[in-house]
Amino acid sequence: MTDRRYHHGDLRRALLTAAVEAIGESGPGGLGLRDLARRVGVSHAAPVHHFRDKAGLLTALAAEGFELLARSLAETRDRGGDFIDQGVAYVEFAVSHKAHFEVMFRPDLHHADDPDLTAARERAGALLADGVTDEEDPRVAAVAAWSLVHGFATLWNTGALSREHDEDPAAVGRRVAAFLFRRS
Amino acid sequence: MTDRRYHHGDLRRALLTAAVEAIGESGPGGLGLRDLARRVGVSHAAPVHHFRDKAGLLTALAAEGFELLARSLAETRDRGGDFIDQGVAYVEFAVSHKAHFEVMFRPDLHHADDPDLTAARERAGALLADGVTDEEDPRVAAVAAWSLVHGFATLWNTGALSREHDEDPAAVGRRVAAFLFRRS
DNA sequence: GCCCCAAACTTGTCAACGACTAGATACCGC
DNA sequence: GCGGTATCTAGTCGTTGACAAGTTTGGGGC
Repeated sequence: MTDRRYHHGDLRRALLTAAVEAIGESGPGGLGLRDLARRVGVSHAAPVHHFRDKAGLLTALAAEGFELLARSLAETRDRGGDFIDQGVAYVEFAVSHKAHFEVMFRPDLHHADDPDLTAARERAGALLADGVTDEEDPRVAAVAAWSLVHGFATLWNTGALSREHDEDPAAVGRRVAAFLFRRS
Repeated sequence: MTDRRYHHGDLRRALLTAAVEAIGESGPGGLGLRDLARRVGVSHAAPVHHFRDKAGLLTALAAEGFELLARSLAETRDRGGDFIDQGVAYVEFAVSHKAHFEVMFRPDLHHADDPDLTAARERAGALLADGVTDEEDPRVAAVAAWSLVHGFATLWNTGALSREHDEDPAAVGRRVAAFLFRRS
């Protein structure tokens, strides 16, 4: 705390990580720019200079989230993973990056038309669609697959079904994802 | 507007419907107790008397939402609908009651352990689980089915996939739900 | 028919927030 | 080592949620 210099060094980065922490504690609604500034140890108006406003901060956070998701999906693909693995990667991302994931799909919280954000979102979306290879109806299959993993991740994160299944979310997610493409 | 008496008559009901309207305009984050009071034409502290605080109001709204959902699911069941119809009913509810649906699955916005809320939630949950009849693995099937329709509804409402499919959400939802229980 | 009490609502206030403005400070290219 | 600019601070405004205390109203007991 003694190294309180005028120039922080990388305030933008510090604010983003502090935001992740704060959201993890009290949700994106409880997030405050002033509280954030206090955590990092700067004045209450410092965040405004890096992100135009509160929504700007969350926009950056959402973009970073899609970035991370895309990276994770690309990794699984390069590792030779099939659709199920992609779905598990999606769920694992959502669970281990709750704050990012929550903000990513909340258009009312961020500037949804931000160029950086839309670019990152489309990148992740393309990877996601590529992961699904269904011969019959590829379009419906892609939407179904995305809906399934997204729904599972959301329900898990909100605590809607954790009471019955308090095992490893990735393991349960795998069984659920496999259910979609079973053959009987 | 001339009938501005001291006792409103049914302020609680009026506040809830006003809240639905306000959330529909600017999301649950943009909702304000004072703004709500202004819409209904009462003092800024009147809402506090009916719902303890902002979260209390949203708790009541969420409970009402689960109530409505349960009613809709029960109706489809009594009409002899199968799982697909139940899924469509779920999606239709989510789309036509955006405000309710949004608050229902946001534990950070309401008092999640409220007795009225949990009762309504469990009622809806039971109906939902009953709708799925799978001989192989009923538990996984139930979670998969719920995840699928919930994910689809969420993604649709947030505008994540409406660009490709701007048809009737119920119709698309039906195709997606049918995909889960196809036999090839 | 009246009185009184509890429920419903109002007015006033406080700390905290987001956004804005103007000013102070320090890094960096020249 | 100088100037310009990005970075950050300090101060302020309107608005919010929550709380406290007072006022009005309807209705049940007599």
